[in-house]
Parts: sequence; C-alpha cells; structure tokens
Amino acid sequence: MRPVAARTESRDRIVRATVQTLATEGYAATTARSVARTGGFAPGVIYYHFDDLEDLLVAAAQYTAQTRLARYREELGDVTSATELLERLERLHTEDVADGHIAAVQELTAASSSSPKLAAGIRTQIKPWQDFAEQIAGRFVTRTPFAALIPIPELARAAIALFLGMEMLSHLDTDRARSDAFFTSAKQAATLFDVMAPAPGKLP
Amino acid sequence: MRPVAARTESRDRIVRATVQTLATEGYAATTARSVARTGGFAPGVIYYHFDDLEDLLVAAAQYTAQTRLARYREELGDVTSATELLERLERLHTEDVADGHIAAVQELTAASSSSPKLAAGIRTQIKPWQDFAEQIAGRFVTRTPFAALIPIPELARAAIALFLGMEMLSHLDTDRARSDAFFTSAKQAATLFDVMAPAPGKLP
Amino acid sequence: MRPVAARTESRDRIVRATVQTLATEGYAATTARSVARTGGFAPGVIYYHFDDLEDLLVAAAQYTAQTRLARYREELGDVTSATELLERLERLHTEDVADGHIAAVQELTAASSSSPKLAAGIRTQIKPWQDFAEQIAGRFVTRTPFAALIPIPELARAAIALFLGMEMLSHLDTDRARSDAFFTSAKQAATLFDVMAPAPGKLP
Amino acid sequence: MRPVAARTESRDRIVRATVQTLATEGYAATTARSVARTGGFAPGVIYYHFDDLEDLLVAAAQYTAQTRLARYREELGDVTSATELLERLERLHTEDVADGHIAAVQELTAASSSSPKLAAGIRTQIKPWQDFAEQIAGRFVTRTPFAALIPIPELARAAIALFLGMEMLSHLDTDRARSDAFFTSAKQAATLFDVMAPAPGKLP
DNA sequence: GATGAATGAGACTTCATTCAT
DNA sequence: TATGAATGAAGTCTCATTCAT
Repeated sequence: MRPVAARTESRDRIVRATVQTLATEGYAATTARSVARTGGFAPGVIYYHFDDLEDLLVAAAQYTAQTRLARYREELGDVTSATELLERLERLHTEDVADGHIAAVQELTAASSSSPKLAAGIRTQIKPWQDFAEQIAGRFVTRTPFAALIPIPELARAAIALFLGMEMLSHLDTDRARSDAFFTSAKQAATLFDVMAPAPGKLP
Repeated sequence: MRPVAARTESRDRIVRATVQTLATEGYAATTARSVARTGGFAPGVIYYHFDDLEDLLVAAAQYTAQTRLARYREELGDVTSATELLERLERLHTEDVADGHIAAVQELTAASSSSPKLAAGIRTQIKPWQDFAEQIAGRFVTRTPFAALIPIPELARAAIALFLGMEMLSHLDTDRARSDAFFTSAKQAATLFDVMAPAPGKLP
Repeated sequence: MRPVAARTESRDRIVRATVQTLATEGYAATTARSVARTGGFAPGVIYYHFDDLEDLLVAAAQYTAQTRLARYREELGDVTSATELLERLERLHTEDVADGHIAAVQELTAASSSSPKLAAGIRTQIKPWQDFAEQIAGRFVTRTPFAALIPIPELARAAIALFLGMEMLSHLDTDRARSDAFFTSAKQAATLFDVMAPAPGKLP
Repeated sequence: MRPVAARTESRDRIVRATVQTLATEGYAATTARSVARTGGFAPGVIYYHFDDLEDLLVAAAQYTAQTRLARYREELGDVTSATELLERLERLHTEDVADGHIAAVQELTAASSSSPKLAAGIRTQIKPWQDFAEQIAGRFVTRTPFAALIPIPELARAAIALFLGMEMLSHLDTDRARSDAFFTSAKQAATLFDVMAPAPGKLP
C-alpha cells in the first residue's frame, strides 16, 4: 500500500508541475527539463512514472479537467437563479485564469494537432464537461416557453465553446477589463432572465 | 519594380506555406524545415525574408486574419436577415475548417504564450475583427426591444469567442456532425428571431 | 563525491580538448563539433557542462593560463642568474609552442574582440602573470645601479608583451630558426648582465 | 585606363571596408555580409573582385601593412634621438589603436592558423617591416659600445614583437592608462640613452 | 525509486557563394 | 559591373530519452 501511495504521490507531483509549467511557460517551453525544474526533481524521474512526454501531457490534461470539473460541480451544483449562476461563473473564471488551468488546456489543445494520443485524451476529458453543462443548461431552459425549440446538447456545447473562447481571448489581453465588462453585461441579462422566467421555488 | 514584386511574391509564398503547415501539422511541427518542405523551397530563404521564425509567425497571423476578414466582409456585408446570417456563417465556418485557417489561428494563439511579439501581433489582428463583429451585431440588436440593454462591444466579443471556441472544439472532433447540429439549431433560432424582430425592409 | 569527481573529470576533458583544438586548428575552426571530435565525445556534452561556447572558451583560457603559470613558477622560482633565467625561458617557450598553449592564448585574445565575456576572462587571467613577472623582474632590477629609474610594473608588462609578441611571430614562421637565434643572442646579453651586475650570493 | 581605375577604386573600397570590419567587429564577425554592410555595397560585388573571402583577407592584410609602413617611414625616417623616436612611436601607436589597424592585424594573425594562404600573405607583409626595423635599430645600436655584441636582426625582431605584444595587451585593457605609463617610462629611459650615447651630429 | 551524466537527432540560424537580371 | 534572391552546408544549441550508479 505504501509503495502505491508513494508512487501516486510522486506521480501527482510531476503532473502538477506539468500543468504549472504549461500554464506559465506555454507548450513550446514545456520540456522534460523545464517540468523537472518547476517541480524540483530530476528529469529522469518522469520516465519512471510515464512512458514519454506525450503520456505525461495526457495525464496533465486529465488532471486539470477533473480537478476543475469537481470544483465547478461544487460551486454550481445547486444554483437555480441565472443571476447567481453568472456570479459564480465569474468567480470560477477568475480562478481558472489565475491558476493557469485555462492556459494549460489551450496549450494542450493546440498541441493535440501533433499528437493523436493527446487529442484522444482531451476528447475523453471533454465528455463529462458536456454532460455537466447539459445538466445545468437544462435546469434553465425548461423554465422558458421555448424549451421545446432549444436543443440542450447544442446549447451546452455552445456554452462550453463560449467559455473556452472567452478565455482564449482573455489570455491574449494584457488587462482584465474586457472580461469584467463581459460578466457585468451578462449578469444584467441574467437578471432580466430571472424576472421573465423565475425559478420554480423562487416565487415571490 | 521587378525586384519588389519578386520579393513580395516570394515572401507570400513562404507565408502561405507557413499557414498551411500550421494547419496540417500543428505549431509544434511548424519548423523552418517543415515550412520549407511544404513550400518547396530551401529553409535558408525564410531567413532572407524574415528575421526569425517568430517574425514569420507574426506575418502568418496577419495574413490569415486579413485574408479571412476580407472574405467575411464580402459574404456578410449586406446580410439583413438572421436566417441568412447563420447560413452564411455556416458556409464560412466550413471554409475556415477546410482551409485550416482556424487551426492556424489556434496554434498561433497557443504559441503566443511563449512569444510576446507574437501575442502583440495577434492582438493587433483581432481588433478589426472586433470592429466588424460590432458592425454586424449592431445591425441586429437595434431591431430588438432590448437594444438599450445590450452592449454591442461585449456582444461582439462574445460572438468572436463563441466562434473561436466552436472551432477549437470542432478541431478536436473527428467528425463534422457536431458542428452541423449546432448550425441547424442556430438557424432555427434565427428564423424565430426574424419573425419576432423583422428586418426593416423586410416588412410583409 | 563520485559525481563531483566525474563531473570535474569530464569538464576537464572538454577543456583540454578545447585548448588542443584551438592550438591545432585555430579559433575559426574551434567549433562545438570540432572540439567534440578532438576529445572523442558527443557535441551535446559540452552544453551539459557549459552554458555555451563562450563559457567554454573562458574556461579554456583559465585552464591554460593557470596550468602554464604553475609550470613557470616551478621552473623560475629560484632562478638568480640572468643566464639561467634565459635558458629556462627558452625551454618554457619551446614547451609553450609545442603544447599549443600560446596558439590557444593568441586565438582567444583575437576572439575576445567579439566577446566581452571572453575579454573579461582573459583580463582576469593575465593579472597573476603580471604579478609573477614583476616578482622575477624585481629580482634582477634591484641589482642594477638604475633600479630607481626603472619602474617594475612597466618592465614586467613589457616582458609579457615581448613574450606574447615573440610567440605571435614564431607562430607565423614555418621554421624554428628565428626563435633560436633570438634566444642565443639574449643569452649572450644575459651573460654580460650577470658579469656587470652579479647576483648577491654569487660572489666569487 | 578608366576601367582599371574604376576597378581599382572599387577594390579598394572593399578592402578598406574589410579592414574596418575586422577592427570593429573582430574576425569572427567579418563575413561577406558584414563587410558589405560596412562598405555600403552588395555582398555579391566581393566575388567580382576577389576569388573568395580568404583572398580578400590577404588583400586586407597587405593593405594595412603597406599603408602603415608608409606612415611609419614618413614619421621615423629622419629620427636620430632616442627620445624623439619614442615620442613618435607613441603617436603612431595611438593612431594604430584608434584606426583599428592593430586590431585588424591581430585578427588576421589569429585567423591565419586556419588558412595557410593567409599565413603566407602575412609572412610576406612582415618582411618589409623587419627591414625597416633593422634600419632604425641599426641607427641607434652603432652608437653604443656594445654594437658588436648586439645582432641587429634579432633586436629588430624583438622590437616588432614587443610592439605587437603591447598592442595585443592594450587591446584587452579597457583604459589607455597602461600604454601611457609604458611610453612615459620608455621615454625616460630614452633620455638616459641619449645622454650616454649621443647622436653623432647632435654634439653641442 | 531517484539521480544526473551522456547521447544523438534535429531545431534554428548564419554564411560563403552562385547566378539571373 | 553591380544587385539581391536563393541555396545548401555547417554551426550553435536544445531536447527527449537512456542508463549506470
């Protein structure tokens, strides 16, 4: 049991160092050496725990996707008002940018064009996000009169795309003003939505 | 006069080869050698026309952004109905994916985390797209009763983000079904929009 | 302890190969590849032990300067007669030319015009030679009636310059005759000096 | 006649640009391109006037050696007192350093280890300097009582070596103080020499 | 399990040189 | 004569990966 724990702990340390390197230095600069430097271990260890760098990047994608999804579930699990949804999304988005999770995802996605294995890994990791987004989206769509006209899967996918795209753009900007402005406007729209399509239990 | 033309033509050839390589092989595999191989010239020529690879990538970003923007303007310049807007966007999106323009943009964006110069270049290229998106978005928002509540800049930015995000996701998918489904649904919504907020000249 | 020893030994091997390459092939031909070929190792190792070629050249300058200075001290430490000084200098000079130490120094000095770091390194290495030359020069000047008129530092510097210059010239010649002739004449002059200004303990 | 003149003029322009580049940027940075940049012409012209870069460097060595020798002859031709000799040598040395002639010579000498053709060229250029130095040296030696004991050729060679060596050292220093100090001391010694062995025509 | 020295492939880039204009 | 675009060889350096310790 110990060995396994130790093994796991060491693996995790490497994976976390990889995500951090990806986020701060970019994919091009994420080499065995730079990851080792970030994590404070010898480059050789990586090959004890992973077949090669591609394997490590897949693990990093998995780690980031799962860690963040857990956090998103925790934060959005019981949200019912659109206003609150947007408020929490803004908070999560701030975290994402701060922790570099998004940067990591973006770098890995770009890298996936050169690596089928990595592309497959990322596809796998996106699936649960799609399910989660559908679950949240459904909660709100069913409250509108157009429910029948709006296909939940496509809406969920669009939401994910919007989120990724926003972060891609915000990653380019030097200041945070743009994202702030977006969330401010979105929250206003959300308030309007809540008025027009109130949550079931929230009747006055 | 000749030399200038020759110089320009040769430069363009290199830039086009770069975009193509970026699209088909990904950023990591876009090396001086691979670009030269794609374009059928010696790697050395690149350095005759560009300071270094970074310089070339900036030029490639510029080229793609400007070429596509011209095409988008041409196609969407006089669109007034939301239905038609979506139809044309779908067509443009198909082109984007087919020609690899999007892949190139995505790769360059990811690469920009390791290259401030490239990041600056991409920021510059995005500006006119934002302006264009605002122009189109404004055309439709003014027809709705909520015009006063919807800030055009943020909406335009969200539209760009959605577009980039969709293409990022579609780049991961092996099949085209997902994107098709999205546009199908979006077109339905557009029809509804046209009915509820008809274009000025389109009165029955 | 082992690693350090190994590391040191390996570093030394590279430095020695560099000096040898410098001497036999000249600065222009002292490339990472040629040094590796001389030393029988892979070019990559160089970069494991040194930041870059400049760094290696600085180390080579240091190595040569220190190694030879130790040898010079050993040979000239207790010399009191001018005749013997010249005899020993001739022997050392022969060694210098044979081992390529001088060639290396000359190449490095020339190279230093393109590399401030190297120039600084060489300046540092020359300092102890100046001190040593002053010490030897002082030993003889104090025996003459002109002692008060001859500034030791300048004389020492001139001696170093003469030595370097002689070797620069002899490096151009294909035969050794010229240097031999010089030392023959110099030894005659030294004999005269010893007669006119005998060493303290050497009274008849 | 014109073509020859034009040809000559153009050749000279290239040679002068080469010497200047050698002096300011060092041998390693003296490439066909950098020379062309210095002289303001296209790299291609070089190959119209010279077989290759080696050929050009030989011409540059010749040009510098001859130009400076003419100047030295002009300045030292009629010098009879040692004091004045040293004063003029100091002036010439200052010129040498300022114009980069010395730097060029040093770079070329170093480069000659990789190029037999260049080495031969430099050897040829040194010959007239040796003759000139012998002529000047002879003028002073004959005034001393040791004339029979001092072989002029070796002395001349030593003088050249000392001069080259001094300049090699002064090239390393950042400040000019060292050379100044040397000449100051040397001039004092020269005054002493003039007193002890006065010039024939200078009797009071 | 971990280290760090070593390797060899390959990336970027520069350069001497050629050649059509 | 001069230009400047183009080439291909070669140089510096980095990297993934292996392996003895």
